[in-house]
Amino acid sequence: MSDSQTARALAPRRHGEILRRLAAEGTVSITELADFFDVSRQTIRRDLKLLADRGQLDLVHGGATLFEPVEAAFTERREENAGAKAAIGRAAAGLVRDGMVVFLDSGTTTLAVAQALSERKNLTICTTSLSIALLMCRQPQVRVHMLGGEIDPDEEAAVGIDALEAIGHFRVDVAFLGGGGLSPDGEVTDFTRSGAEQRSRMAGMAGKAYFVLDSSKFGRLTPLRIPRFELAAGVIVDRRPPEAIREALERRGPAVIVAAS
Amino acid sequence: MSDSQTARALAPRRHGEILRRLAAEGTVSITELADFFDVSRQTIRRDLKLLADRGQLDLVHGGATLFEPVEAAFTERREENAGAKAAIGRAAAGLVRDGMVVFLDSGTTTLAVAQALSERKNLTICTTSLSIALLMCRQPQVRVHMLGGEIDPDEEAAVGIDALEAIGHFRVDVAFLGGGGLSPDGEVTDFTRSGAEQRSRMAGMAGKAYFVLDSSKFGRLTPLRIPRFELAAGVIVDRRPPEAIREALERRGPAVIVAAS
DNA sequence: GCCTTTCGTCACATAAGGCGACATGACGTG
DNA sequence: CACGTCATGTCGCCTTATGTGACGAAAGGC
Repeated sequence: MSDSQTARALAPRRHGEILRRLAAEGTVSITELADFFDVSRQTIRRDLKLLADRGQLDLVHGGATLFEPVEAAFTERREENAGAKAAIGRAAAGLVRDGMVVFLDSGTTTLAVAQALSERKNLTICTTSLSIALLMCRQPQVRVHMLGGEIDPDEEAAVGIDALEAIGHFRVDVAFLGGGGLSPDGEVTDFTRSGAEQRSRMAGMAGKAYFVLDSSKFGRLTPLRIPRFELAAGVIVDRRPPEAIREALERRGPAVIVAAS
Repeated sequence: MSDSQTARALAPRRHGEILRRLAAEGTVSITELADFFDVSRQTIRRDLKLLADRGQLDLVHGGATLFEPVEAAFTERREENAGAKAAIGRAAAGLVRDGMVVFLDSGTTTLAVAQALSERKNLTICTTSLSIALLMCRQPQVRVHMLGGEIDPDEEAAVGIDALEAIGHFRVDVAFLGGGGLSPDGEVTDFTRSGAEQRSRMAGMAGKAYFVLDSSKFGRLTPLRIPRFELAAGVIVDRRPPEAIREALERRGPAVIVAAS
């Protein structure tokens, strides 16, 4: 410490101010803060490290940003595990025949299914996902039904009562559904109540329903069971799941289909 | 938004601003961004590359556009008469207050209205257009309701009985409707029966309804009258229409609003 | 068609930031 | 007062981010 005269802000005071600024601006810069508090950048760095360890912000080069708890907006998720999803998409498309009515759930994996369907003729696609609807309506020889409703910005898809009701109008040959996780005891689970309900309904209603889940979902625990998911014909994955999960799953009913990559 | 004068903006701050602009404008240019942030083009290029790898945008020569599978065909059509449509969009947005419920019809002109609405807070958007739904659901503080139904591939929007029915559920403050043409005797006309019916219904139902028509529609004859279009509060255009048309139109009821370019 | 301009890419240089190690001074405790 | 602890500052080294210039490729004008 060089100047013992001037009252320097105590650490907790700095932390409060840092968080306040962060909330206001969205980002803070180490240089600015060091300048403002008249301390060394190393000190600020230590402050930020501490706050980051508490989960109150995210470190970036030169400063920090608001912590975004696994916000993983749709567009960011798209690339994750792209190869696996494409493989699942091809396997799923192999279950679809020309002329079928296909329901596609929202999600990046089902988007991969949609992309893999481009060679099928005379399909009717029924979906809650804006991206899938837009993609498929540009294909020749495909009819698209968009299930309406309130749009969930994270999913970029219709949810809620309207979508739930609209599902009932359709006779669907095959449905491809997403899911939040595949629990260790072989259940497909979801993040939200409404999502689980929607998927449950589809699983029961379609001639055949398949869940499409990439391997990052294995063993992941999300809060909601999808009721009656056992009615699904199968679960399409990109890798063989752990034996325990596979057995538990097949014991409940659905077949496990491993996509060839 | 523009505190980038003193210290150089942190990379994440740039990224956020880039995405914000992209959502608002549809495209961004490297030169503009480099200028705005006061960094070299190479840096912007690296930013865009990074965002593109995350799937958040698409690189094009000289800049970037909204992510592809979703926006492709639209960006081409959007160019037609783009300046005029943007002007109409601004004029239309001027009629919208924070907190309103806004119906947006399908079409490129109404898409321009959607883009111009980005500064309004707490809106509820209700639309049949896939692109508009996708665009608006990425805006903060906007609720989006997608009216479901069969998708018309030309419009990339829901049409048909489901959409027609869904319209009935909403209480709408203001509606912006497209149209196929503005006939010499001052009628707004349409291409298809179902389109005309849908627009007619909206014109009658919204608190205030406006048709948005760029000047290329003046005097154009399309086959179907839009019934009860006279209930609309106004017609927003980018240029003063020929006197005969203007008079005929105002005699029927709707005001003619010429957007300032 | 050719030409000019703009843009993208690469390689490399430089600046800015991150991190560990250690020194210093404040403070409390025995 | 000696000691330990804690917060901070300083230094050096390495990593990351950014700038620069050369060159080939693409877009646009004539």
